[in-house]
Amino acid sequence: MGRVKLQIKRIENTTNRQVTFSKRRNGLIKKAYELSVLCDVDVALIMFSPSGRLCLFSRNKSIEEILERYVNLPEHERGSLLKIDGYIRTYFQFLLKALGKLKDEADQIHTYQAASPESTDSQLEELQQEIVKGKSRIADIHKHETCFRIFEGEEITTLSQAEFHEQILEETLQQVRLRKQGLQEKATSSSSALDWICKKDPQVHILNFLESNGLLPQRW
Amino acid sequence: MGRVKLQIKRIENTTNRQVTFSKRRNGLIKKAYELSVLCDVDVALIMFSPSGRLCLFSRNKSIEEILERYVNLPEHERGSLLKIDGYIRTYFQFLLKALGKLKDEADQIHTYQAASPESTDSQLEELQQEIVKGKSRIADIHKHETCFRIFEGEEITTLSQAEFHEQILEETLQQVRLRKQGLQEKATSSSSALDWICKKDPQVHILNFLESNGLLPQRW
DNA sequence: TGGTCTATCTATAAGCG
DNA sequence: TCGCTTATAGATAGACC
Repeated sequence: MGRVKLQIKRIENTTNRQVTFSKRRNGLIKKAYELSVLCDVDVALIMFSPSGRLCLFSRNKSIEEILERYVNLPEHERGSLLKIDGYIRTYFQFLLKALGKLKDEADQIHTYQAASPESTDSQLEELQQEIVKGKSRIADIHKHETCFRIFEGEEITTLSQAEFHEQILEETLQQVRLRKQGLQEKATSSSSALDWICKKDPQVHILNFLESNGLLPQRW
Repeated sequence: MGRVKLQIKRIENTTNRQVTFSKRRNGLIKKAYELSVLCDVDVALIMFSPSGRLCLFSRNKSIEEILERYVNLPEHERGSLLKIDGYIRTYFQFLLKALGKLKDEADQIHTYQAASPESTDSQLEELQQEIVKGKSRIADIHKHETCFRIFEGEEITTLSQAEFHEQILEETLQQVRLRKQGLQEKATSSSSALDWICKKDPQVHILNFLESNGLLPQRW
């Protein structure tokens, strides 16, 4: 929307990038506002400007309330798969759709003119890279979710699933034992008390904090 | 944009509201995507559809990473446990502070007037319930994080940590084996093909989706 | 629910102050 | 870094399937 059609790729000129950010940020917030009013829904928008400044939007509720609703969803309402489900359904499907459209465009251009349209091709390539990145991120999330599910024994309903979990747990246990052995060998060779304190895991601080506030469930 | 200019106010017709949500949600995600690419910035978008479904957008980083960046802003860059740490430091302390305020208010009212102020009391109660919920959520997040860390053997740096992981893995493995045994016994006694399909884990749908889009990494 | 069509409204790129 | 203007690209309401 403007004098020229512009490629969706990083604007290299810094000033230009900042100006575009300001304009589009306002546009995005306006759209988010309209959506939240028209459809009477919660919308939270978190952005960081090119210079690292935080920009927020939320209506009716505070950002915290909406984040809370988000954070609460996975575990409490519909099971842990909601997160990745929602994620796939929005961003990834959007990407795939955009890719489809671009491919159509490219086809059309290739059909009607012999010259190769570099702009569309490079956009296509970038989008495909984006999708590859998206894939690995989704895989990460999925792995994360799987880790969690494996610890939730009650979710197992099929034999093959139980075997799958058993296998992964055995493999991981093996790895941990190897690591333990390595650490034991190291410990017997040479170590001072000071050494031990320094090497203490940073998470200990958090654990202490959690404990002192009664936040730790029985087992964890 | 459309045949008529429309007032920015809640659309009362339910069907219409849903349709508008679907359209504008896609538009908003597209805009957010363009902004994040053009200006090379982090953007996170969290929405709930009129029917309560979660819709997410983020590019490059996961929603969690961006939320993390948001939650951690006041603080400076620190270690890997930032998420839960930051979470506690902001949201939980916010809740506690609000509770303190409400308690003060309640005290004041109790001092200056004999009649029991139901409103403040009920607010107090709600907040306390909120805190209980917050506690369980924090515990959940922590558990989630711990599950993940346990699978990441390379993070283990102390012997006690290795033993802790080993213990949890052994316990979990034990549980999974018990479950497996139960399922095996059930399978040998009586079961139909229909039964098996019905009892299939709902996550199978997601797994199928992931698989069909080539999203599953080798092992997971 | 989810896609297509099209008239119309809206956002914004580029340019200037 | 802002505001303002204008030509143009893009979004979408309403309709129908």
